[in-house]
Amino acid sequence: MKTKKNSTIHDISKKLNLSIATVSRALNNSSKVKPRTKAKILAAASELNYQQNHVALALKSGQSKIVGVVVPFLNHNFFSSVIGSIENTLSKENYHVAIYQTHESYETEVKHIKALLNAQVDGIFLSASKETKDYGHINEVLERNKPLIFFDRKLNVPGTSSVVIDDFKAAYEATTHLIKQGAKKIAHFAGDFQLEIYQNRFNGFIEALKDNHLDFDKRFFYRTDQNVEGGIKGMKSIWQYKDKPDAIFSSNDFAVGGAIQVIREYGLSIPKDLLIAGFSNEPFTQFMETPISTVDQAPLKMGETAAEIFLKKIRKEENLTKENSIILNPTFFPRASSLKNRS
Amino acid sequence: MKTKKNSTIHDISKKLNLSIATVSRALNNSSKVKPRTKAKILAAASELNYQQNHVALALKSGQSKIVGVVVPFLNHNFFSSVIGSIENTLSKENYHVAIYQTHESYETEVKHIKALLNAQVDGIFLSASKETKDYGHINEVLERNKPLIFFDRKLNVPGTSSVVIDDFKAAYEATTHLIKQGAKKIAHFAGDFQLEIYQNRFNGFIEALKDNHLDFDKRFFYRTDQNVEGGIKGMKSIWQYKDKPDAIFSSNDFAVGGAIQVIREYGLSIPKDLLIAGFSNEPFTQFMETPISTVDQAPLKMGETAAEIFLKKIRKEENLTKENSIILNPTFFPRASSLKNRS
DNA sequence: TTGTAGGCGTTATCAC
DNA sequence: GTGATAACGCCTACAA
Repeated sequence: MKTKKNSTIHDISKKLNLSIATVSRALNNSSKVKPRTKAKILAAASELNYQQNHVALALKSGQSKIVGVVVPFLNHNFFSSVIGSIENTLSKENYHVAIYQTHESYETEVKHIKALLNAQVDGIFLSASKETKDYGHINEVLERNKPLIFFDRKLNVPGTSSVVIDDFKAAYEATTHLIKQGAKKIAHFAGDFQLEIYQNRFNGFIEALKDNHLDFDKRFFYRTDQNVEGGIKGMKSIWQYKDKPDAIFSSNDFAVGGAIQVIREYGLSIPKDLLIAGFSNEPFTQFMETPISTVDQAPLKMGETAAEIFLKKIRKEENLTKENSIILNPTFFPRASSLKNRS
Repeated sequence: MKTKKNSTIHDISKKLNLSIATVSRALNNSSKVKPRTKAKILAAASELNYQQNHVALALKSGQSKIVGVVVPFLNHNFFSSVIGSIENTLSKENYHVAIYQTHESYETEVKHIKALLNAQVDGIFLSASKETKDYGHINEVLERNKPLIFFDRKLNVPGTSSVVIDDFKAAYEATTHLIKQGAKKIAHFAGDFQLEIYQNRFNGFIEALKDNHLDFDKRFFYRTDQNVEGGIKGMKSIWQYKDKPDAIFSSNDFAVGGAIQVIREYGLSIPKDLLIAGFSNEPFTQFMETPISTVDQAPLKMGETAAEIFLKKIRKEENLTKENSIILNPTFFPRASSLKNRS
C-alpha cells in the first residue's frame, strides 16, 4: 500500500503557483478571492485529497476543539449514557470528546485533569471522585480560562457550572412511596457523604420519615460504595438483629443487586418480606423478574444540558465564570419490588 | 479570579535571560546543560507554573498522543468496558482517548473517522457498525500511516489488526450446553450477518446442532438488533406455532431481556418451559432472579490487547501494516436459565 | 554549555 | 485579488 502523506496548503499553492495565503482564503470561503481562482483551488484540494490539519489550527487559534470528560467509572450505565449524550451533542459541533476514568481516586483525577489541560482542551466536564476534597486542580482549569462543568457529582467551587438532579426530592419521593406501601422500618444504604448527592439522598430520606412520624433506627444504616459486595455486606448487617427492617432505600442500584443475592439466600421474597427501592435506573433493575423501583437521573438530558452550557460559554453568550447551575427533575419509577398490594 | 495565561518556554527564557533552546533542553532533561542552569530553569518553570503545550508538540512531532475509539454504542456495558480498558492502558502511556459512537450508521462512522484523522490522532480503534460495507474510510486511515485496530466487530481489510473472541466456539459451546440440558428444538435470535461475529455465532450454533444430530427449524430463526424490542418480537414470532421450541440461543443479551418480558406475560417459566442462553455477559444477566447463561467476551482483556497492539506499532516494534489478529478465548457462563436439573 | 534559526501547517495583517 | 510574512509553542540541527 502506497502511503499518501497529508497534503497541505503548501502543496496546493505549489501546484497552482499561488500563494498559500490565497489558498487558505479560498479554502475558508473568503469573499475576496476571484471565483475562478477559488474553483481551481478547490479542485486541486480535492484532487490532492487535502484535509485541514486541526493541530496546526489549534496551535494558531488556541482552540483545540477537544473537550475532556472525567468520570469515576465508564462502565456504569449512568455515566456512559451521560458521556454518550455529551458526545452526540458536541460531535455535531465538531468537537472531540476525550474521556478519562478516575476509579474514585483523587490523585488520578488530578493527573487526568492536568493531562487534559496540557492537551489544550477547550473545556472539561467532571463528575468528581468521592475522594476529592481539595479544589486546586479545579481552580487550575479556571485559571487557564476554560469552562468547567460538573455533572451529577458536583463540588462547590466558585466559577464552575453544574448539572445535577434534585437528589433530595428524589429520595423524599422514593421514601414516601415506600411508606405509603406500608413500610415502617426502612433501612438505608448510604454513599459517601463527602459527595453532596449522597448527603442529599440521605437528607431526603430522613425528611420523608419525619414528615410521616417515623423514626430512623440507626442500626439500619449502612454505608457502601456503588457495588455488589457493598450490598451483600449491607443486607447482612441490617438483617442481623432480632428486629428486622421492612424496606430498604438504597442510594445506588448496584448495592441493591448485592442485597438481592443475600435476600434469595435467606429465602426471603420481594416485595412480600421486604420492599426495595434503588437509585440510578441501571438497566438491570427493569429486567429483573421482580423489577426494582428506582430513580431515573435523566442521563441523556444531563449530558445534553451540560454540553449546551459549554457551548454557551465557548461562544461567549455567557460569561465563563457565570455559575450556571441546573437542577433537573428526577423521575421515580415505582416497580414491583416496592408495590405491596399489586392487583 | 485572576486569569493566569499559560507560561511558555519564552517566558522562562526571558525571566532568566537564557535562550529558549537552553530552556527547552533543561525541561527535556538533556544531559548537556549545566546542572546549575538546569536547576534555575526548573525552579523558574515551577514558579511560573509552566506546562508543556501538547498542541505545539504535536504539530512539531507529528504525534498528537491522541487515539480515537469508535463504537456503535457507548452505553452497552461490553463497549464501555472495552473503552475503559483501552483508557486504563493508554492513559498510563500519556495518551488521550477520544470516543465516538456511530449508532450503527455507516455515514456517521465515516464522518467520525475523518474527523479523527483531521485531529491527527495517532491511531484508531474501531468496532464497525453493522451498516458498514465499504472500506474507503478504513483505507484512508492506512494511507495516512496510522494503525487501525478492530475489536469485536472486525472487517477484513488488508493492513489492519484485530482483537476478537472466537464467536464460533462460544456459540458452539453454549448450544452444546443447551442440548446437554435436554433441548431438542432450539430457537436462535441472530444478528446481522453482514457482521462476521453474528455469522460466526450462527455457524457455531448450527454446527453444534449437526454434531448432535438435531435439525434446525427455520421458523425458530429470528433476526434482530441488540435491543429489547427485538427480543419481544422475536419471542412472539417463535412462539406462534403449535410446535414450540424448548430453548433459545440468542446472539445478544438485550434480546433475551425482551424475550423474558414476553415469557412472563405468557406465564411461562425459565428454565422449566424454556432454556435460555444469551451473549455478552451484560451485567443484568447475573442479577436476575433466574440468572441468565451467557458468553463473556473478555472486554477488559480485549481492550488491553488492542491497546498493546497499538503501542507495539507506534513504537515500531512491529510493522504498521503487519496484520496482528488476536482471537481471545470466550467463557461461557452456565447459569440458572439453562440448568434444567438443578440439585 | 549555550545561542541562533528554521520548521511543523495555519491564519491574519500588512502591503501591493 | 493576491502575495509576503509574522505568529502560535516547541524542538533540534548547527554555530559559537
